Amino acid sequence: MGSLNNSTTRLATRPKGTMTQQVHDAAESSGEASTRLAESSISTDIGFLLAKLHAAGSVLNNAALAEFGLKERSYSVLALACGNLGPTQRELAEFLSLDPSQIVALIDELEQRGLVERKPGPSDRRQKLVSATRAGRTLHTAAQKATQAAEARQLVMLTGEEVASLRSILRKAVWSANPAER
Amino acid sequence: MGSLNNSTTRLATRPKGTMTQQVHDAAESSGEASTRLAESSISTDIGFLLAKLHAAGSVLNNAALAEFGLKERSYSVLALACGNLGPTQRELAEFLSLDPSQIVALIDELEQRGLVERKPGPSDRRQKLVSATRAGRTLHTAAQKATQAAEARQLVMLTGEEVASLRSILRKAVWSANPAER
DNA sequence: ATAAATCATTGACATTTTCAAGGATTACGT
DNA sequence: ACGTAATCCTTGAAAATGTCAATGATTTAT
Repeated sequence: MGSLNNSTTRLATRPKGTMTQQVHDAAESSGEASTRLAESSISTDIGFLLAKLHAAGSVLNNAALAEFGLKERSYSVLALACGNLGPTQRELAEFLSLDPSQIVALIDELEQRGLVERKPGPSDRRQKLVSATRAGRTLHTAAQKATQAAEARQLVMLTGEEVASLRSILRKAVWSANPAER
Repeated sequence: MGSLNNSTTRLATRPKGTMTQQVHDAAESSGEASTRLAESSISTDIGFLLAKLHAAGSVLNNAALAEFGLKERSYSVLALACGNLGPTQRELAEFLSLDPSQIVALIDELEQRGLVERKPGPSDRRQKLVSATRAGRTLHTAAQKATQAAEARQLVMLTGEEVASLRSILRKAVWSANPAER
C-alpha cells in the first residue's frame, strides 16, 4: 500500500543541479538514491506504487501548470468547467474527493481571474453551476497540452500498448470502485 | 492529471436519502453521485485516474490499518524496517518522498511502541539504521494481511490478469525496473 | 587541520484537511 | 399548506501535514 504524499514535493532540498537536472531527477521516478529499498515487501503493493507514481506525476504536473498560474486542483476544476456538463460545486467536490469548502476557495480564485463563472442552478437556486468563460477555455486548452506532455514525459519508458493498458485498467478500477461501505 | 487527496476522506458523510436511493448510491459506487462528470476530459488522464484510485485505496488501507494503530505512513516505515535492509532514516525519507523530519516523528512513535529500534550506523555514526523488533515484525505480518485484503477488495472488479498487468506496468513506470513477479 | 558536506533532530512557519455552524432554498410528511 | 428536515454553498476555526532553516555530531574533501 501507499504512503507518500508531498505532491508539491521536495525535489529541491539538496545542493541541486541545473534546471534540466532537476526535472530529470523528478522524472526518474523518485528512485533518488534508495533503489536499494525497492526490495522491500511494500514495493509490490499496488497502493504503494500508485502513491509513488501519483506523487511523481503531481510534481511534473504542477511544474507544467505553473506557467499558467494553475495547480492540479485548479486545473481539474477548470477542466470540469470546460466540459459542458454544468457541474454544481457539490458534484465537483464529490468527483474530486474534496471538501465542499475547498471547492469554494478554488472557484473563488478562478472566478476572480475571469476563468469560470457561477450561475444559479436552473431548477434549484441553492446550487451553483460552474462553467468556464471563453478565457477559461483558452487557458484550459493550453494547460491541457502542457499536462499531456508532462504525462507523456513521465511514461516514456512504457510502450504505447502499456500506456493504453494502464489507462484502461485504471479506468475500470476507478469507475466501479469501492464496495459498499458496510 | 490528478488532484484529489483527502486520504482519510469522505465517503459516507452525508445524512443519506431514502432507502431506495441509498441502495442506488451504494451500487453506483465510487462515483457517488457524479459519475456524470466522468465524461470530462480529465477522466482519461492517467494522473487523474492514479489520484482517484490512490485516494480510494488510502481510505481502505487506513481503515484496515486502524485496528493495529497504524496508518499508511507508519505501516510503510514498519514494513521497510522489517525487510532486513537496515535502512537509514534518510533512505526512508527519500524512498517515501517524505521530509526527513517527518520520518523522525514516525519512528519516534514506532519506537515508543516498541515496534522498531534505532541503531547507529556501523560505518557512519551520524546515521541511524531502523530495524523492526520482534513485536514489530509480528504486528507487521498481521497488518500486511489486512492491507492485502483491502487491496484485493478494492480491485475485485479486475481480473487476475489485469491486476498482474497493472502491478507490472506500475512497477516499470515507477522504477523503470523489470516487473519480475511475486 | 580546516572547511565543507551529511545525518538526524528540533522548532517555527505555511498550507491543507477536516469540522461544525449558518443563511438560503428545497423536499417531505402529515 | 405548514412546519420540519435535508441540501447547497459559504465561512471560520481547529487539527494535521508539509516546508524550511538552523543545530550538534560526525564524516569527507582540500
